[in-house]
Parts: sequence; structure tokens; C-alpha cells
Amino acid sequence: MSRRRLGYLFKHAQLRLTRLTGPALEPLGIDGRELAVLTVLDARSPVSQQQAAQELRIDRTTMVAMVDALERKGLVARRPHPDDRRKNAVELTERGRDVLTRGAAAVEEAERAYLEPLTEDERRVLRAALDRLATDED
Amino acid sequence: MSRRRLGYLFKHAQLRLTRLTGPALEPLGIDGRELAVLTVLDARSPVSQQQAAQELRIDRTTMVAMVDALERKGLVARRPHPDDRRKNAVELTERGRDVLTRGAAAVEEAERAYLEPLTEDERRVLRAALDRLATDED
DNA sequence: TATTGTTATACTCTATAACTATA
DNA sequence: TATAGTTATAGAGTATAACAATA
Repeated sequence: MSRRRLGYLFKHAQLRLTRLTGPALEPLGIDGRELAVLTVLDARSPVSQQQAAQELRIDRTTMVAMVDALERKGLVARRPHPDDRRKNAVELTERGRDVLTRGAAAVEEAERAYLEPLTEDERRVLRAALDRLATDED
Repeated sequence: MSRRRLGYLFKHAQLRLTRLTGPALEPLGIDGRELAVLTVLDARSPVSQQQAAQELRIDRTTMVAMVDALERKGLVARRPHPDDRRKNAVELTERGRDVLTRGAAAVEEAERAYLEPLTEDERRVLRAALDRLATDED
């Protein structure tokens, strides 16, 4: 087995994943990060930009740019939040819901292809391991 | 178990790894990528910049900048390659070898801490899985 | 003609600081 | 005083194009 550094393995495992999911989403005009935002907005709607940002662990200024892009594409809409006028309630448009549905299916399929070299057991252990490694109680 | 996307899990697994290895290397004045370059130079020396770049799958123009930085720190030296005067033979200095030794130990220790939440079995499967996922036969 | 190293340049991703409007 | 959104800005990290020296 390889004795390459974990950092190298993670980097290149991720690069290969992007090489599969990127083209899978490209016909829909979004990338994986934008799909993640759509997913959070759909699950938690109506949600403020900061709530969505915290959920995905991205900076709130980054979220501004991402919502800008998604709004330009007609996939989400900002409207004033009913409870707090400082907030935006960001919601999926009809088209946003459609893109989310098709994007989620495309990524599922890409992830299946990605994990194809592994046995069923390895896939299960990998996901469980990543889940704990990604959670910091440092 | 979490149903979060693999992309999210990889990203945050990697972020947590960097949060551990970064500070471990910081007293030595290098980061994980520079340690990787030192490792390749040590194993394959004398090696051209392009050979080293290919080994690590980084761009040759990126390698120029990394060797520049390592040379400024006194950890590597460029000398003319005996066989081909277009090439640089890049080698570790005495101090470079020392930093490599101590850096490798620091990263080993950081990776141990990083993998601490996993069982021995999970660590083994994780590494085997990453090894195959990181290798593209796409 | 092709390759190695180099420089200049640009692009993506992300973070920090400061502003505004609201609370 | 604090929070949500925004803008401007800057810093990594990386990639592309073009060039000089050499093969």
C-alpha cells in the first residue's frame, strides 16, 4: 500500500471527484458548491444568508457572491425576511428547484462512478471515517 | 450516518488535517507542500524541477516558485545538471535534510492525532480507499 | 523542433475590514 | 451595542502564454 501523505491522498482524491462531478453538473450551469447552497436553501427555507453560510461553513461574504450568482441565473430569489428586516429570506425559484433535483441526481450518479473502485464495505467505512475526520473537536 | 456530500466531507476532512499539520510544521518555517517537495528531492536526488513537479502533480511554474522559496530558506540548492545543461539539479542542503527529518516526524505525529478518532481497521481501510480514489484511470 | 527553466499575467477561492441599515 | 448584508481589497494557490537557453 502507498505510504504517501494523507494530505496528498486527500488532495488527489478530491481532484478526481471534481473531475467527475464538474462535468456532470456543467450542463445545468452550476458547480458543486452552488449545488450545496441550493440544497441548504431547499432544506431550511426560508433561511437568512448567514444561516446558510454557517451550515456550509463558508464565509458570509462568500455567500453574498454565491447568492448573487445564483440569483443572476434565476435559481434563487432574495426577499425581505418577515421577522427581521436586516435579513434576506433566500428561496429557490421554480427553476432553482428543478436544477436542484436534476443536479442532485447527476451528483449521485457521479459519486457512484467515483466510488466504483471500492467494495461495498470500503465505501461504508470510508464515509463513516470521513464523517468523523471532518468534524473538528480540536 | 451523515448523508453529506463526499465533496463536503473531503473538504472538511482536509481542513482539519491542515489545522493539525500546519502548526506542527510552523516552527520549522515550512508548510506541508514544501515538505512534500523536500521529500521528493531527498528520495530522487539529483532530480530536475520538472521531474519533481510531475511526481507531485504540480505545475512546473509552481515548482519554480516553490524551489525559489526553499532556496531562500537555505533548504535546497540549484546546481547545473551534469547530463543536461537545460536542467537544474536540485538537491537538499545539510539544513534541508535536517528540516526534512524533523518535519517528517512532526507530520507523522500530527497524522497520528488526526486519525485518533478511528479504529485501527478504519485507518487501514481509509488509506487503501484513498489510495485508489486518488489514482485516476478516468 | 522540442524541452527546461523562467517571468508575467490572470483567474479562482477565500478572508479581512469597513460601511449601511436595522435590531 | 450587536447583527445581516454588502463592498472593496488583498492574499493564497494555481494555470496559461511567451521567452531564452539548450538539446
